Amino acid sequence: MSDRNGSFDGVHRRNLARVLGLVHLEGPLSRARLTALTGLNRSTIAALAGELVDFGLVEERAPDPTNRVGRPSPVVAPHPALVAVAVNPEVDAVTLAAVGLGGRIAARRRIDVDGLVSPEEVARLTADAIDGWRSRELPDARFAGVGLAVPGLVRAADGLVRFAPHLEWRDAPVRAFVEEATGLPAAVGNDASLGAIAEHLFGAGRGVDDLVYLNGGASGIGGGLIVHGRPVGGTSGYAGEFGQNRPGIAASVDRRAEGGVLEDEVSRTRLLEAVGLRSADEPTLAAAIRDALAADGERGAAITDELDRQRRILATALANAVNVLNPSLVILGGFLATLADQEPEALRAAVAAQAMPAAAEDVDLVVAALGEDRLMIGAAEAAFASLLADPLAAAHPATVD
Amino acid sequence: MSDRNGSFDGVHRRNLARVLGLVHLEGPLSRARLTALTGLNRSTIAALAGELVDFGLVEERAPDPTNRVGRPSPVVAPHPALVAVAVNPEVDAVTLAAVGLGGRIAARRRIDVDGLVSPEEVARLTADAIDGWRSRELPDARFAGVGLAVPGLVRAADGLVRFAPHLEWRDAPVRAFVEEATGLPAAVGNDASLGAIAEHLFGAGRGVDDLVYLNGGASGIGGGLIVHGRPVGGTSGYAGEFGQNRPGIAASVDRRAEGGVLEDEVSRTRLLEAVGLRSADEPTLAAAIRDALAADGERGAAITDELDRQRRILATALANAVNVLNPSLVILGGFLATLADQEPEALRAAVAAQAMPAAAEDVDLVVAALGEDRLMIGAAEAAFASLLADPLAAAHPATVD
DNA sequence: CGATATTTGTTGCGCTTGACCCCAAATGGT
DNA sequence: ACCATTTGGGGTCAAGCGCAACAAATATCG
Repeated sequence: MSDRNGSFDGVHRRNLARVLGLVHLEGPLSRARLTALTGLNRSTIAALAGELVDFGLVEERAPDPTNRVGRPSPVVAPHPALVAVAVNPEVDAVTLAAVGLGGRIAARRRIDVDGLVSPEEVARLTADAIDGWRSRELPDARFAGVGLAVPGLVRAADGLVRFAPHLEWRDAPVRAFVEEATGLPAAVGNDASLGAIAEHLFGAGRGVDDLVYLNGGASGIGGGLIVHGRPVGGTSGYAGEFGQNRPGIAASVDRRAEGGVLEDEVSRTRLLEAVGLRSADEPTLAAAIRDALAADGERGAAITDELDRQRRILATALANAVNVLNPSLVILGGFLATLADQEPEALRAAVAAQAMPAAAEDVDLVVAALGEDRLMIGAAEAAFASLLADPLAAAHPATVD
Repeated sequence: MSDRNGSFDGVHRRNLARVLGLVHLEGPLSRARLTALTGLNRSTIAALAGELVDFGLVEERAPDPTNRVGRPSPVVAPHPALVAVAVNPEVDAVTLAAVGLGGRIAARRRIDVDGLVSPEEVARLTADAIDGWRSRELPDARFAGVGLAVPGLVRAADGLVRFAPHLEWRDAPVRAFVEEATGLPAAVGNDASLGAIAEHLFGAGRGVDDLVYLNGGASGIGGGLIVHGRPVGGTSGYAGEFGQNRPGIAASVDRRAEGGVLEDEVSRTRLLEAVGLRSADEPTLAAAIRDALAADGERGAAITDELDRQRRILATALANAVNVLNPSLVILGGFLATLADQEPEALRAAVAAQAMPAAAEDVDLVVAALGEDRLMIGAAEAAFASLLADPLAAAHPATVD
């Protein structure tokens, strides 16, 4: 009844996905607004919403009090019990969250680890977290799937982690481990790529169809692209590795690492060194930079020089990306946001000076908006992806009759 | 009757477009093959094909003699009378062609010009060419539209040529001029972007969904991207300007232009200088390079050095693109193909050495396949685009009843 | 406080489209 | 010459969405 290869039933599937997607991206919407946004008929929206309610994917609430004439329209909202599990294994901790549709964080836990976690441990920790949530914080939750944001190269075809240098994972079938341990479908993605998706859907890049996202982390510089409103994976899913690029360095005195790549030159470690810290989280580093800049004399000059140097090189890398992709937005996260925030206009001007004028006119440069939730939301998005693409297939995996 | 916003009629439109697109891309196909390729029902294919015949977009021929049992299936082929006009204004000449569906060149003419052509002259030459074809070579032709491949920045929104440095056009409304002069709908695109589309659909990139195309011309280095099987324009359509990038130059002795961009370093002019020519077409340059390499002594060493130098810099630029986009194919055209053909393995190795290993594994590096027809086919594709996207709307622009 | 206007949910009907079924046509093999 | 196989053609069927009429709920006006 539900699986028909014909393109007819495809209309229905697409419309279901469209309604669910709108509720997911825009938040709770009245049926009236859904008719306006989709262009579908009122009766069609009613039928689609009813179907999604039957599947347990959304719920219909009493109308919001609107101070306008006319019959109020029921509000279609993501079902609060439906969540995805987001997992981000890092060198010092594994962060997990239960994320509802619309990017709502329902629960979160951070598990500090001694030494490096293995893929098997991540699977176990994920299963434990789900058990904990099931029995305590979220007794009614229905878990749609697991999404993992991994700091490394992830092969899109099968979710294999080809290489995660800091975790020291190599060809790790973490997806299979997690699916085995939890009994849920799992999706694996590169952390920066998933961050780009999160910023695109819920952050600084909302509604922008062509953007470049660059994130500066302790491990280096990763990124993600959105083209035609869709995340770019490339053939195998490795796209977005800006950190491994070799941008032009106009003044050779700016070069620190001979034969090095972007993330050797524009690096968090070098910023930490310049302010005399050994390690710090992002707010601490930003504060330390502010303090150092305020200090007169040699200390202030040293950090100013280093910030300027890194900005010059980053600007060339960004200009290259702007020339090739002509995006309307560049989003900077992590320490790159700190770098940009110190002298936003200087960075914009440096990019504009090195990019084609026409492309430079189009592009805006902003810092990321989502903060620490970014990876959780991005990972959840990966977990929800199949459901959002085809709610009917996901709700009725194989209806016999 | 024909315009209904409902998603129902959308199925029909999509199916029509799918069938026409298949015949366009794959060449003449039997109805039986169309059913297999689309997954649609035989009766549906029959109806769709009949409709396209009625619109004059395709024709049905007697079945090809197939040495197989069973009733033979009529062949659906692009209608031979349906052509688009491709126009490529350049500094020395304006090249025009009448191109049928499937990339067939029905007629071609090259008009040498003294001095630079203006947009108005291009419009007039186009109208003249159409008149000539109508009255002589192609009396039965139906012209679907005009596509212009312009060596410059073209704003996608309205086809305005923002800046074409070698033609000395600035904010030239050439699309409007051509539409006025010919009475046909016109589309304008950047030459390299259209070349990328042509290579993707009919050349070295057939069936490849993620590719990077770089073309080396007299005016510099342009390019185009295909992502998710679709050409990437960016916000305004300026995407693909690799020539304006600043790639890393590992050895500072390799730098020729201080503060220069890729096309200042990797340049046709420098190759011509190295072989002692003032100007030459591509085969002549390639032959001159071969001769020079064969020569012993200083002359051979000089050209070897210059080729190696340009290849080193090009390799860095390609590696940057490979890191960011993880394409499965890089296509080189123009003098970049000549550069690659001299030492293909050296270039591949240099790219692989500078790109991420995982992304380098995925990518293949080839030279363009279409030669001088590339821009004509790409421009025709732009002219056919609206027809291919929605044959129904294009065939019945505004059916009153 | 009641009547009216406005907006929207609900229900039944009709249109369009593509799938399915059965028969006819064309071809190769026996 | 006959049969198996493949495919086109026409009629019928089911499904999905739009449309129109009616009902319900709310704000505004008198």
